[in-house]
Amino acid sequence: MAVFAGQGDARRSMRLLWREPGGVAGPGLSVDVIVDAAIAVADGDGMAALSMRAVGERLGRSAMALYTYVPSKAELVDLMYDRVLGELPTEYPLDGGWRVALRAWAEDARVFFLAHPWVLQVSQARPVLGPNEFAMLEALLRILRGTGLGPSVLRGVVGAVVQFVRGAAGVIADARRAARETGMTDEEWWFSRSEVLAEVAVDFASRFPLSAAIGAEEPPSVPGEECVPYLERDAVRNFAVGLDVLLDGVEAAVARARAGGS
Amino acid sequence: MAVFAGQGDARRSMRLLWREPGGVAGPGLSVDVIVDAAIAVADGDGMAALSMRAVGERLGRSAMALYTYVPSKAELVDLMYDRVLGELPTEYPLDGGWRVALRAWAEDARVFFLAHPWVLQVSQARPVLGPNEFAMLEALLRILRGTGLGPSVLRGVVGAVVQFVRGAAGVIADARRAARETGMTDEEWWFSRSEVLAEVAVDFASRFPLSAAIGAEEPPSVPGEECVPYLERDAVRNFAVGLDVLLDGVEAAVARARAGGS
DNA sequence: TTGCCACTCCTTACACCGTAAAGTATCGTG
DNA sequence: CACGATACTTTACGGTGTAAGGAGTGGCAA
Repeated sequence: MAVFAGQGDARRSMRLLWREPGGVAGPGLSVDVIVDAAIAVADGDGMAALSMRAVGERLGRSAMALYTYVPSKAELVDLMYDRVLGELPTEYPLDGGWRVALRAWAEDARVFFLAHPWVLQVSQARPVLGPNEFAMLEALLRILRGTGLGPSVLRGVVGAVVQFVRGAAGVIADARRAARETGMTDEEWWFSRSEVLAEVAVDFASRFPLSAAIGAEEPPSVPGEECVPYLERDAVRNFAVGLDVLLDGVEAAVARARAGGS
Repeated sequence: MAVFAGQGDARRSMRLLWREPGGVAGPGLSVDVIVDAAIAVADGDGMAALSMRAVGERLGRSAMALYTYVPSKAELVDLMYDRVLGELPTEYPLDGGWRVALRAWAEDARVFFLAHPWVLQVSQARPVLGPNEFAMLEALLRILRGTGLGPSVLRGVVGAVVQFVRGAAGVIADARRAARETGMTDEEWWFSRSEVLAEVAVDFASRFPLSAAIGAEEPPSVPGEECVPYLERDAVRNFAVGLDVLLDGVEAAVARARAGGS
């Protein structure tokens, strides 16, 4: 049986991921409190502010103290990722059909990603393979189980929904981060930029007529959303519309699967 | 007319973005050669390796020499982003209908993102607002112009397609980056991880039955793709399937728009 | 010719990062 | 009481973006 480079590290990190949480809470550090502190740092100040020194400081220790419990920053991020994924609901009633449940999942996931935007910056390939990542996949598969979709289409659908939700949430998360880092609201930013744009690109409307038209087209505002920042409001609307489109596509695939074979 | 913080910087960077390319090619540096060198660094060694020192070194200058031409690293990345977006095709014949054209666009975009994976790490919110970014949007809008979709749905569709392609390409790009950085092929990685997983999570199949089933289900291989790495092959298949599902959804929206109003 | 200024580009420096290496204090056990 | 393990610290190295200031060069007015 071949042994590959890094397998020893793989075993250590997988053990950390699948370890029973809790244990005796003593005066010293533990993996749990370190992961919690790291999540608090990332939630509060963003992934860019997540440093070993910052986590250590929050715990009243030096940065190097963490290395007694966690092999490296990369493994710490993996642990943070899987731990926080545990906040996602996993049970969705299918009384209203898969479409209602899938929409609810997407909405929950969007809210979750916005509560922990740093999660979107954790690499997708070479997944962490922790228990809560599988719990999330399992929830999606339970929702789609009754549709009769074959494994191949099922994978494609799950991937498309996850990509879409991650991407749409990422836009909103980026907008919020930008607002915080620049101290400039979306409105201020957009206003000043479009003023400069009109000045710098004088032939804009003729070079990009369709973009200019769709940019100018202001959709009627929905009651209650006036207070949401400009770009974020647009992004939330786009999320709802795009999700509907995507679900229509899933519905077509389901109908096809029920009519014929896979 | 209110003046917001950073507007002066905004004017400078917009001027850089929309400036006519070229100019006299002298012995000294220029914005163009700096942006080209930076793109070469990012293409070759990834976004993480893009440092002002690395770009300067490639040009035989110090890092600080770049600051004569470019205000900061952030602006440089914006310039790289818009410059490289110019590689995307913008004309898609509509002879075969919008669906064929949109599929072609998605395929081109996927290839483009894989050629320049660092583009996926450029923030989406607060867009760069450069000419080539608008050219890309314009190309998408031209493809979808004849569908009769209203502006709101149009925005949602464009967003959903872009998010999907970015997300799917991102998974593949991450997989390649991981393979390069760890020196471990996808097969090696997956084999060793799943071995450890079976050992660490003994009740895996009973805790996550659907995930276990879909993981075990091996789809029939398509001729010619045997040489593609494991995870990447899966990702490409998922891309094709997911794109079809998404396009089915767009088709439903188009049919609805043609039948009734909005 | 001389003096000056603008333009390029350089060196130095600072505060931050992840983490390797080595030192110290405390404690359970032989 | 000695010893080794454990928990934690300090120090250090090579990396980052970029502010500050200096050096060399060329054009131009006096």
